[in-house]
Amino acid sequence: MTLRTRFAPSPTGYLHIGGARTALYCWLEARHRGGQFILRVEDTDRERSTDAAVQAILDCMEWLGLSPDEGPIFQTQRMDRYRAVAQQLQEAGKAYWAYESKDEIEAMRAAALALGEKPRYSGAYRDRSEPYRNDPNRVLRFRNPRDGSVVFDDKVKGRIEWDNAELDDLVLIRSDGFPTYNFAVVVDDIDMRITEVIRGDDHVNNTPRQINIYRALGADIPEFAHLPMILGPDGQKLSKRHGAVSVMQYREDGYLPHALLNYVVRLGWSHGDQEIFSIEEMVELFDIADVNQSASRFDMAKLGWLNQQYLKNDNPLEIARELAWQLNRLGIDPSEGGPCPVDVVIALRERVQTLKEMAERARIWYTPIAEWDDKAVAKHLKAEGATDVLQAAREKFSGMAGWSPAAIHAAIEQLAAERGIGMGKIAQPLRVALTGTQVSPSIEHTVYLAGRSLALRRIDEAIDRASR
RNA sequence: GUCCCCAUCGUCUAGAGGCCUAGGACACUACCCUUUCACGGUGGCGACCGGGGUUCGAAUCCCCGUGGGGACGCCA
Repeated sequence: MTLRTRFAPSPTGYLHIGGARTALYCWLEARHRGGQFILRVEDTDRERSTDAAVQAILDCMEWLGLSPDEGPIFQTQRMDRYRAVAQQLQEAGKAYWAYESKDEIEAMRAAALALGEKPRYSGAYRDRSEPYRNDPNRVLRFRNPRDGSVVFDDKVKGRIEWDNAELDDLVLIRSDGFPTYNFAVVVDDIDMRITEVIRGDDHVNNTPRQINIYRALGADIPEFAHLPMILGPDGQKLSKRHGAVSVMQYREDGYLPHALLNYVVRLGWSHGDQEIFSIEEMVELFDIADVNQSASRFDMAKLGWLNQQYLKNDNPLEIARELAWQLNRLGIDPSEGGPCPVDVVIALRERVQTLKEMAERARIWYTPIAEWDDKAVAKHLKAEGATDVLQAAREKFSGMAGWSPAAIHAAIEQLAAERGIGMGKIAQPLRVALTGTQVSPSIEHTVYLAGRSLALRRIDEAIDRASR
């Protein structure tokens, strides 16, 4: 039997970081064992599901490179199937119709809580065997076993045992005719021949209920692997107040998909001391059985470090494409002039952690200097002999044969030698002249990226500014 | 409240009874490199939640406590 995993998000919001890790683990487990990965959209909650959310999830999956072998399959297109299975269960006496109103159920919950008990459905209709009535309150409930217990060996949590006495008769079909999550999941996982259910550990207590439904249906029970939660930096559930939670937000903030995947794969899983994993290595080394049992916290600083590792080591041509996307967001079109994005990547990749920062710092080569750092001007432009040096550098640059970082570096070195001064005495005034600040890439790249004519013009302007 | 799960540096983690004076990474920090900012290099700081067992020996196994998380819907 081939291994089949599935990722089953509900389109009630964006794909968040925890969902991305679940999807990755499902994908890796399938890849690692030569199985299949299925994407299923759990959209039975018509109130909250939206088409925009479906699209957002699909976009995220694609951006992350987690393409499914099958799907997306939509639950709302399988309604007939759920109703048929429900009927089968009802006819076999494994489910029954109940007619309490929502208010009555709510009152039962409140009463149980007041007594300090776990709120559970009373089972009032369980043994009445009343004929079906077309009552607007009617729901189909599962006849959960009352004795014994459910035991399963979770691939990450180990053996979990659940007393049936803790469970009640859950709703299978709601009064609006739609299946509930616990029911639809089981029917789908059976029909889609899922062999390994990998999901967040907020689902562990649904598992015994679901296993009982599998049994009632006489179906094979898949293996389960419940992943520990990813919490915010403060140890609380990840939420909007922790900043970026949507996967797409990370793209906008300038992170590479591979970096995000690498960060998230290490949250709850490791392979010795290794920190950096290519996708191929992840596939080769990942094993769901090696996943941790405890929750972890999200740490932006480490994500930033990882992102820079990929910025530094991945092919600059590929990174340049993402940079162009970021530049566009700033209203800059690199095809209309200014330096080639690949050159920008090479000059800046060791100095920033995100593509967003890179684009912001690259601005100075595409648009006029918007702001001058007064301290920098005072310290380097108005310094003794600075304009003189700038003038000399200008002459070197305008007289040079080629225009490359190496040639520019050689010219500056030569100037330093001629004047018997340190590189800093030339580099700093130049840096301020070209960027308006004293922070930029190496001086030869800073000059090179400007291009000859812009470099000469800015030196002229700076000399003018220094005398003011 | 009831049930379930979890517990190693601030954070992510290594650790399957002796290899542990507890290893790595991020962060922090000192120095080196250096034309700025960075990158990089070499060091430093820093943890087995508490208490009982079991054992010649426990971070590792068991129990209790404490702390944290999750679930208890006609949401998923």
